[in-house]
Amino acid sequence: MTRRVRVRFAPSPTGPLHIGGVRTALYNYLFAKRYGGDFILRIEDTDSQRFVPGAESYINESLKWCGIRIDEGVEQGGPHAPYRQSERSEIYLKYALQLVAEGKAYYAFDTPEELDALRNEAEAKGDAFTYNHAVRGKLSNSLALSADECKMRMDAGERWVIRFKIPESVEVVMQDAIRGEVVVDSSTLDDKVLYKSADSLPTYHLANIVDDHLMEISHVIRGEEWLPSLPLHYLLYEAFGWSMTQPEFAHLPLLLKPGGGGKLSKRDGDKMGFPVFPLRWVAPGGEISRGYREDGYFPEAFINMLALLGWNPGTEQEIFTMEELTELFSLDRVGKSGARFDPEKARWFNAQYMKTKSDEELAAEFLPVLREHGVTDCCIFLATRIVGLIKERATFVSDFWDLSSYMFVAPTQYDPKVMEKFWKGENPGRLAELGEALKSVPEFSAEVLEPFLHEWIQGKGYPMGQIMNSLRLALVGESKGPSVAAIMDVVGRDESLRRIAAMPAV
RNA sequence: GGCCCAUUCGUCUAUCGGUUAGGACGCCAGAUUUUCAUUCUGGAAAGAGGAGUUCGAUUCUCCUAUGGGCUACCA
Repeated sequence: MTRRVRVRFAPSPTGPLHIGGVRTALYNYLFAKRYGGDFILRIEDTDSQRFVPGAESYINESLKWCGIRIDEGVEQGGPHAPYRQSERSEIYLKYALQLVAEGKAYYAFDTPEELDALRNEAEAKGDAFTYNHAVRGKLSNSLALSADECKMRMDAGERWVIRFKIPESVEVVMQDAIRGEVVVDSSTLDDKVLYKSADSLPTYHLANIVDDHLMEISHVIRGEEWLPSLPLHYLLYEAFGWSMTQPEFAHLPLLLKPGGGGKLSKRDGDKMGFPVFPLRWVAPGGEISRGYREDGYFPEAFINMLALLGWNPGTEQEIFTMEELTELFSLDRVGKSGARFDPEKARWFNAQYMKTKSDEELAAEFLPVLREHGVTDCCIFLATRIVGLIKERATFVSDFWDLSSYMFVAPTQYDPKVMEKFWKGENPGRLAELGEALKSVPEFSAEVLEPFLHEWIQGKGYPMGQIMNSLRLALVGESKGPSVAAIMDVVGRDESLRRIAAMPAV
């Protein structure tokens, strides 16, 4: 049986997406496109307590920036709309009720306080409280209470939940596309809450299974943190009689903190020294977290880096376009173990993409940076020229200013180490002599200056390194940058001579 | 504590019983260059430990250790 590939990315809008979430979305997208299927964005906002304003639009904007196109979702609509679970609330109750009617689920009236007390009590004895086959007959639920009593409580407006009645001692045998067969004894599971009357909303588990079924999801690709609830989900599909059409599952290895010590989390913010979010995020409280976009990462580089964190094509190629990724991606080449995030490698990817960008495109991004530094008279052509000279030294567009400020403003100080090395002996006198000679160069272009400098220095019999470095020192103030001929070309004859003349006396 | 998952250079990884265990990032050295960077060449660097299975294990099985996840009326 082959069916249309339909995957979903189903985040909850409890904050910004972090890079682990983006990677999950990416793998879902790549998988869908690889097999000509659909990528669906479903918003799982069944926790009314944790809803964060702005999170949903953040998710949309992030995916858009990454180049992940949504086929069906809240904004795009689709045959299974609505795609926001809070707008589907009336759907879920009847499924929960169906399980109750079939004896596969039951009402429970235990209050959060009562449950907390039971947990504390168990913890004091060194073990954990589990709402399961061993204790459900002794608690406040429709299994232990009479039908009349239950009805009375409900009529009185008492709050209730519907819990799934986990079958006892069943071997749940599951298939995971990445890990193979996983077997769990159902007796170790607890009777999870499926629906809560307090807000008339389902919990994740019910909503997830019902929606995946209704939306004809073929493959569930999600983080490994969901693996422990896979047996519950298998049992739920079985209880509904949907086992034959249940999706295939793939649990992705987690993204770990660079230094170890657990999975990357939203709370890490940018405390780790690198962004954990794709886009800048301003929390409702005003706290700001950095984003890859604002830090100057190209979305292609960001995506490329994430794609290789947990997956590889088995070749030695490392740079991929989104198109190449959609042609090559497969779940059986996804690794099994967690991947520590490496900020250094992320930078390397960006530098790689920097080289592939056209000077014009980069110059357009450079102009606003120049204006911030008070350079308002730089035209796009000059900016393009300068970018071409410096981009191989840059990782981010934001590096451009530091790499080229001397093109716009004369050095105000000189690197002491370079001064010590070159601004001594005959050099100052010879540089002044060179300044004189430069006045009569017919054309002040890199093409003319390059051979002129060599011939003049050689003709005088001066040491090349000494003179060239002294000249660079006068022009730049330190020992960096492209060829001095190119710098003089950009700066111009008058300014070049001025900088030579401005050198301090020894 | 219980349940589950994982374990190859510092990091990301290749290897699908027989390899001098390969690549990339980072690091070090050299070459190129008037400087820095780029680029190129070279180098250091790995199968957690212990039992099995096998003619032969990084690869299969088990145990231990370590790392991680889950254990909510959160997702």
